[in-house]
Amino acid sequence: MKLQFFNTLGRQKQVFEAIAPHKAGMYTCGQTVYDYPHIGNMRTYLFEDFLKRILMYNSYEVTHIMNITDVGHLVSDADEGEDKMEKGSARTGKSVWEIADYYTKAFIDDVKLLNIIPATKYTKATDYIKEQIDMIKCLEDKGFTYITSDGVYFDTSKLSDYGKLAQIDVEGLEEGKRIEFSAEKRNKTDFALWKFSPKDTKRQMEWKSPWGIGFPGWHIECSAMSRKFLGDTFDIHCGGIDHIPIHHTNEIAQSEACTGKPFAHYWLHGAFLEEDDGKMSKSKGEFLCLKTLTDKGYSPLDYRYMCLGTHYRKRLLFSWDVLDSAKNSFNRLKQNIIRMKEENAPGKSGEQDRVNLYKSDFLESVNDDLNMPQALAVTWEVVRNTGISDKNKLELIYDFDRVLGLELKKFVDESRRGQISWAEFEIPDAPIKQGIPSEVLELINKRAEAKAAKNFKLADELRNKVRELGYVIIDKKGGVEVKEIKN
RNA sequence: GGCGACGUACCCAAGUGGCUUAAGGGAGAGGUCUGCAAAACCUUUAUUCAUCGGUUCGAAUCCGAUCGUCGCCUCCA
Repeated sequence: MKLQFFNTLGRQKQVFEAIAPHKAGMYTCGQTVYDYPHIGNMRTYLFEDFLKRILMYNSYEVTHIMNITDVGHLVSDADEGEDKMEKGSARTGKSVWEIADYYTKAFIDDVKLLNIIPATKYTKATDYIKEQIDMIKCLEDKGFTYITSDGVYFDTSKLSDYGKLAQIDVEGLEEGKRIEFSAEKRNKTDFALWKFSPKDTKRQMEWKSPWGIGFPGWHIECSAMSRKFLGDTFDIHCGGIDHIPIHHTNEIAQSEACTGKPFAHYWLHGAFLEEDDGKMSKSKGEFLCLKTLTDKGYSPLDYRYMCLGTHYRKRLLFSWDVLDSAKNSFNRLKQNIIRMKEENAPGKSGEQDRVNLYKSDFLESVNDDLNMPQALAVTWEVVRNTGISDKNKLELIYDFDRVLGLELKKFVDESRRGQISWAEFEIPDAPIKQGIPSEVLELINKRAEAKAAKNFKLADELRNKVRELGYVIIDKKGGVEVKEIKN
């Protein structure tokens, strides 16, 4: 099946056609680094990772740019409220720059833990102030801006198709419903491109510009940085669903007004992770971080697996039950892989048709707008299918894992190590290199006799002796398995 | 007030007109194996898709109404 995505622009599934053959340019809205990312944030980055891996699985070379918003923006257009960066600074006593560095690092740590392929480049907003100013100049030259007492604004009435992404009914918007109305704005949808620093206070982050000292508006960084690294028009732009009406709508307005060309061809948006009381949000104070999960004994990949279980365009209600369910299922998948690796029955002839069928089932699932739950179901069908050999199963599963990203090829078998508690030693992965020494073999046989005679005390003693000699005995159905302990 | 999304078994969840009298996973139950624990494996779990009505030869899938849940219209994934 051809690769297709649900495009927010037009609200329908479309076959993906890249601008350049076999290449895909992708821009994803990243983190505002004033606090730790919560697992809801990470859900979106996981969805984008699935997308990127699917592109790669389809042999696209992906250039992925993700912004790091390290500049604070005011809470509202009316120049009131607090700047999140400055607020974080006041809270911790660190400078805004230190805050940004610290939380950027925290974000990158989570990315790694979740086995998310890093972006080709992470672009920090403060590194590209010049590009942002240049773009505002471009808009000014073309007559899309006006200046008020507190900044430079974009006049949305100059753009005939403003709001096409969100299908906004401008008339129906009720500005001032939730925030103060800014009297100087010409249209309710107008937004700031550049904000002036308050006259009486000095901001930690501020820059000179043709319009006065200040800082960039909320949306210009994405337009400027995506243009610098991906060009005027690029393939895919992603973000959270909340960005559709404001942030992405305004990005499109700025970029298309400036370049006169279409901005991004495909817009994909991830739905929220929610809690019982609705959307997970930092402003509520308490929120779940990846560390909250790992502190409770879950692995980051348990969470990744959990996110694979629900389609990215559907909201997901977080609960510990759901995470437990994911963890159990993921463990079982790994146990199955261990078993397959151990038994590793060779492939039989005539299996290839079935193998190819599964492969195309998987491809069809992921290519159909990232149907990861379906892809996971195909993976399980492979695991359960008795018609193909372990060798072929493993090959298939490892291939699928290029998209799933669960590290199925190299995970450490933590679960089993913990479970065979009476053994008190690690079960080595490697098979025995040279034959088992006759001495050990003899003890193993004696133990088997003891077991048969139900003399378990003696059996356990013999097992310990074998252990001292460097071998592990594992009871299996129909006999024992012996492994060499690595030193 | 405007815009948008969703409601499938005990839980999560795919399916969006006939291939499906509904995938897959978790949990539960029963079983296999076992000296014991765990794991693993097997079997089992919705005549039904929020409710009601309509369209159709045929609907979980389309239309309408009702009920319920949620998001956006401030920054936010």
